[in-house]
Amino acid sequence: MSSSRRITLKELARHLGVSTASVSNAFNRPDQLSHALRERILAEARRLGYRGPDAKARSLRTGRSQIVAVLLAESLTYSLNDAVASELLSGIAEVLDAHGHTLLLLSGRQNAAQVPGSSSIADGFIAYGLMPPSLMVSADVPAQRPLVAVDFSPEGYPAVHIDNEPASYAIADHALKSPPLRPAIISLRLTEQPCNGRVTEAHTQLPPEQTITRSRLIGFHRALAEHGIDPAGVPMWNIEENTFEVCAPVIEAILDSPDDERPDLLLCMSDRIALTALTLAERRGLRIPEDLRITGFDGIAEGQYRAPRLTTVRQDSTEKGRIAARMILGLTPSADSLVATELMIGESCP
Amino acid sequence: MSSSRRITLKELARHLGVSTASVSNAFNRPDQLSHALRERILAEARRLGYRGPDAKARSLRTGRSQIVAVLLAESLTYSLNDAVASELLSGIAEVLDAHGHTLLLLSGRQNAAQVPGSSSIADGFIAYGLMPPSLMVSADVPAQRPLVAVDFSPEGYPAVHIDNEPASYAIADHALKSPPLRPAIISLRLTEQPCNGRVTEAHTQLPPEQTITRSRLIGFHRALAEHGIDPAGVPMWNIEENTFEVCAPVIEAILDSPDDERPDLLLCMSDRIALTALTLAERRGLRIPEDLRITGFDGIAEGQYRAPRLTTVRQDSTEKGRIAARMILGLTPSADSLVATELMIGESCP
DNA sequence: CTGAAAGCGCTTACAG
DNA sequence: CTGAAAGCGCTTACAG
Repeated sequence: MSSSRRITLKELARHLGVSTASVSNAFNRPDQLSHALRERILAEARRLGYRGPDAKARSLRTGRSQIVAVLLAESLTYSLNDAVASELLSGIAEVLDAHGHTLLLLSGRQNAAQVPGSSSIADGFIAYGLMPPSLMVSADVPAQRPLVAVDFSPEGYPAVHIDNEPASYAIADHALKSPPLRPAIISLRLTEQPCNGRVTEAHTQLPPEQTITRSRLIGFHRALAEHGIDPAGVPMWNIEENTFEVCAPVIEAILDSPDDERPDLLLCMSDRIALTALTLAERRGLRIPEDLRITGFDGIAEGQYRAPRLTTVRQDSTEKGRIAARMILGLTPSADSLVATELMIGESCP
Repeated sequence: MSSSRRITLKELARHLGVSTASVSNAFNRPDQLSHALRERILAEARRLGYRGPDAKARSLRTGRSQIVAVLLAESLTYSLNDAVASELLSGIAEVLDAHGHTLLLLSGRQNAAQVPGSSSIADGFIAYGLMPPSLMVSADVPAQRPLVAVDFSPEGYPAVHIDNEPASYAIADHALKSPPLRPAIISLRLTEQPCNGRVTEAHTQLPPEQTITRSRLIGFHRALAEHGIDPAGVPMWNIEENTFEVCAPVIEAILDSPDDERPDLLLCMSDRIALTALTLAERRGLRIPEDLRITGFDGIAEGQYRAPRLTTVRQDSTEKGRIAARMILGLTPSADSLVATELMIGESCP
């Protein structure tokens, strides 16, 4: 009735002359009270504009919020605009939604403005991307809460992965069946020091435990060696952020090489990198695949809904998200999980 | 110390022989206690593994959760994979993150499994897309909570919009400067009855209050009329979901027309539709723009990072998100807001 | 089937 | 600068 404040369960109970327990049960456990009483309560609630028990109070009382937090290593802005992260989130959301849970988005690099984390509200956590180990232990993830990692393996937690090394081997092996004159690799955040450009001996590469792209490199190198090409002689460029804006200048520089020095095969560690190369090569009038063959990694829609289609490794990020979400909800036993990938051959590298 | 349960503020206070108020202040209001006591409290907290006040309890006590919910008309799966919705979310996230708030994702079509909404946990709501009015009033949005709408205008709430009609007029006007032989329109969810295909007189079109695409159609028609083309004679196809999968068959059917019946100008109501047309036309060997000119609407990155670039209207969805978020946080007075658009001329319709 | 009572873990005037 | 106490709005054994 009061238009200024929300009515509470207690007030509603008083109005009706019943106990708060009955009102609570009317909303939460229909079997705990007579049908008639329940109808009376619900009708009065409607009349007074009571929308049901307050979620804040309930979550305190029960200890459960029906909220699962996704902790993203990258900024929310990047993650939401990245096709792979979006797919993952969509797989997570699909499962949560079907089970009455909702999704809270948290940035790993928590802003300083953040008051003592609202993250302790979540029932469980899904962490995505490579997290600095320090963050994992920090205030972001309360102890005693379930956590599932995706694409990295923090000590003591279950992780969802793909087979990066064999998948990379497979696509490189495919590409190398037509021997290239000048193969090259474009890697993603592989060096200890940030590097947008050519990787030299001065750079230290991150170990496989710290980045999935190192495993991809190992797969590429294995295929190269098997095809009689010395991996040490294959030039590599690195990119720090998987966006067109960051990729473009590095790739322009590569394509600027004279015709007899320009790579004729680019093994890229992501579709974003490969698609940027494709676009920029097309703008220069290079013929794909005659002048330049390009492979990606991820299998995002954008690479398939175009001509020429991208040759790539499809990873089912949506499924990774579903698996992680099922573990967090306890629908599946929590254990390390490996999701299969699939080689997809498009016209960019037939 | 106990490894089985999280320690509470009260227990920590007892350990230290201080009041709970001092512990609370140590975390929340450093100026309310001496530096020495604060340090002692924080040190002991660290030692005992206390990560700071529990968010559930704090939100109940203070009435604020630092959580803002985004209520999406479409499914979470669709929204997360749609470039326009993702941009909006990213603008929202950017502002929330900078102000210590987090983002809760809610699907408008709340799943039936949902226990009495966890939505009442949010401090405020941003609703995106066209919501059935019934949903707006329903349990999803508790009364007395701030709400900002984006791309639709529920009675009594501030809304963030773009100038759909003039923007559509502008792009059609540009396209019509080279007179087409057979212009056509592909609209997005414009009919009362779901329709993936040709729109006929049997279909009822939604009114402009109920869909932004009706305003886009009005803009197209105004331009057509001004260029001496009777809008009634321009064929229109409609698409229900803005995805490649749903667009493709409709567009295939259009492109299947004999050469002298196939449209030579497609005015599309979204970039997704236009890009699907572009891809499918290219696959058939049609020359763009010589055989077919195509325009989009939205200005998503995918349309610009390709060759030919898409001629389109750029709407700054990120900025729409930022504005809505600022209103919800009270950083900006809540009032209707109109975000400017920009005509972008690419090679798909020079 | 129904109700009285305790307590989830905090924050915040308020008094000292 | 510090502490005792009330209460945010619920749910849940438990007793009747």
